[in-house]
Amino acid sequence: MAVSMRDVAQLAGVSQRTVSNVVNDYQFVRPETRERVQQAMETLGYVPNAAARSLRAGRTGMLALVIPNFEARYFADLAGAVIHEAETLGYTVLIEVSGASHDRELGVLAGGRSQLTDGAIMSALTLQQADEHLRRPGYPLVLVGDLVFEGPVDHVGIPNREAARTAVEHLISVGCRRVMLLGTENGPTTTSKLREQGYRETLEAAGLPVLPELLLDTEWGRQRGQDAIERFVASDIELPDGIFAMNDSLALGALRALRSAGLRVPEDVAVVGFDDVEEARFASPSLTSISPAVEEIARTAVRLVHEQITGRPARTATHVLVEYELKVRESTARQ
Amino acid sequence: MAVSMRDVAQLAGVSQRTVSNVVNDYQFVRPETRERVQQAMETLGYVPNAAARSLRAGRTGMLALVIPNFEARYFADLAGAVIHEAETLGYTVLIEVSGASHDRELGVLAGGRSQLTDGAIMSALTLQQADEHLRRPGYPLVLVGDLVFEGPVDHVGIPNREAARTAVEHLISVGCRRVMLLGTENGPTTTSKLREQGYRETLEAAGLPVLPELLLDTEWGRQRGQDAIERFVASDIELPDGIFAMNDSLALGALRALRSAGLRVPEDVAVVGFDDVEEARFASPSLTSISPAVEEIARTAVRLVHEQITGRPARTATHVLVEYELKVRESTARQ
DNA sequence: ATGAAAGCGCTAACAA
DNA sequence: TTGTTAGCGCTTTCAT
Repeated sequence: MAVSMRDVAQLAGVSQRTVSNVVNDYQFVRPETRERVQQAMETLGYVPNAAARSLRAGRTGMLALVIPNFEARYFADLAGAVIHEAETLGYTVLIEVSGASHDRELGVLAGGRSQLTDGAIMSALTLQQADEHLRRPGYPLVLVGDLVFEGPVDHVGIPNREAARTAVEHLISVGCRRVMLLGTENGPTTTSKLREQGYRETLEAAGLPVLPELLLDTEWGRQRGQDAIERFVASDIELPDGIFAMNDSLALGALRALRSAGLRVPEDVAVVGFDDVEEARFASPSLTSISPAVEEIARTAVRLVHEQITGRPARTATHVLVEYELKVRESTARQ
Repeated sequence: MAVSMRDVAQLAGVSQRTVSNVVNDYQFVRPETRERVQQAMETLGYVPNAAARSLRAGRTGMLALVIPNFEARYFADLAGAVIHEAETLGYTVLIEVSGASHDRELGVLAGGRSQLTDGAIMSALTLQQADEHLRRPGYPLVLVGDLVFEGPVDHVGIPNREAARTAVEHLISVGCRRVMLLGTENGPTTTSKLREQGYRETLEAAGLPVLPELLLDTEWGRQRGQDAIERFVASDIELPDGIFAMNDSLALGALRALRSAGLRVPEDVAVVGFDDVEEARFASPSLTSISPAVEEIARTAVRLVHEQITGRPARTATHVLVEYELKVRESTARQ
């Protein structure tokens, strides 16, 4: 068995209480006593037992972050930012990868394995309104990305519709008249729905038709994007002169397919992505993309869980939409 | 206060022991009793308290993973793989980002905040032999990547020297005679030293001179790689006909710099990277790279901590070097 | 198949 | 300023 406070107290000839005081930097401990206790801790190699402390204090100092996967660079970025922000408030982050599985997302909701966390930040993909009652009562939760519950949940997201509108307006402004939407129908998420709405609205506002053959269903992966565009090019449908991809992976895949088909970007086809992952800057041509301020999303989310953890429980739900920005790069630089 | 086992026991009219049995799927519980207890748990919304369980059991079911950062895609990949592997053994992973700071790496060694973990997997960058005595005794630790301690520590890495040799041999085999090494002197790590050794050995074995002007010092970032090559091209030193970059970020940066300088890859300069991150496959030209089998590294590391956690403490240290593979792609496809 | 009860290591209320 | 002590919620040994 590891050495406990009792052992230290015994060796130092003080009470457990005093040891606790020293460990927790309690003000009123006589320097000589403190010295003696520290000496004893050193000798014994004492390390406080966090489980016991948590049990007693009712807090663990840990936050759960639930993301669908690690492959999409966006989630790795989000994780990095959340870890960084959490640290400034003294939390450690425990990451759970849901694999976009409904069961596993439910598991978190119900308090599953992350039992050791004081709260969770969750990027849910498959949760439904109907799942809300499974939410463990009193367990601080912040949703990031899609807003899957109508009920009172803190949420931080980005204005998907507006952002999509900005992207498509940009394509039109550089002369595109036949704009493709790449990545519709990606599972049961509302994200794609919102972005599609933005796309439709913009075309309509510009007096352009929404052509069903330019709405390409694909999962949001790079290879998928590449495949979809390759198939499209091989078909005899007239090519688009602009592509709005639902995320950067799709866009980067598209870039590659277009190039290998001998099409020039942006001269023949202009491309806009979404997420502004690091690679977008370095791709060639570099990719115009919607940049969603991951740091701010992380900061806000962490702040919100922290408020729930420390604050009065009966707070009303907060919804935050963070800024976004269109980064114009080579993939749309024409005229 | 949350509902505890006692409450459930009371409502179900059984003892705490029985509730515990139900929760832990103990075999010998009468179906009707089990039913009644589950009913009570449902009604009360009972959730087991993990802190108490950990305190009692002496294990938390969590592993710490310490990585220098999240920006380098390699570490994100590693994290993903570790999380996946850990899960199969029932662990949850807590990620700590050290920022390559010596203090923070020491903190982990000493048992710092990750007190709640049963063991740690660590990709240490700044640890020194001298730090070893700070290691918390009995705390399971596996080093990944560089081997920083001489002492008895489990370690899983890749044969850096051999891999570097393979890379440079490949460059020579496609006709390179003036091979640059990009990314020497990257902090106090032994990784770069080993790869440099491999580089030198190979040149010598091929009867080629090791030219100091072809050893480029840079940090291992993309922008850094790009800048370094741009500077080199702008200088009046004769250009290399092959580049071995210490990692893919550097290589991808180099690719970009070469292209904007009007040089063709692989015709004018062939390029090999290290790590085989996803992007290497999708870059254009796609990047030849050393692929270090991250999954296997992760699997091995997790297996080793697990053995330490469950096994007899006096096991001797294990050192594992996992396989690597040279993925030949467009960036060296000449002849 | 189930009950009673002893702690795991720590914090904090109460005393002194 | 420090000592004493009651639990936090759970697992598990010993009974029954």
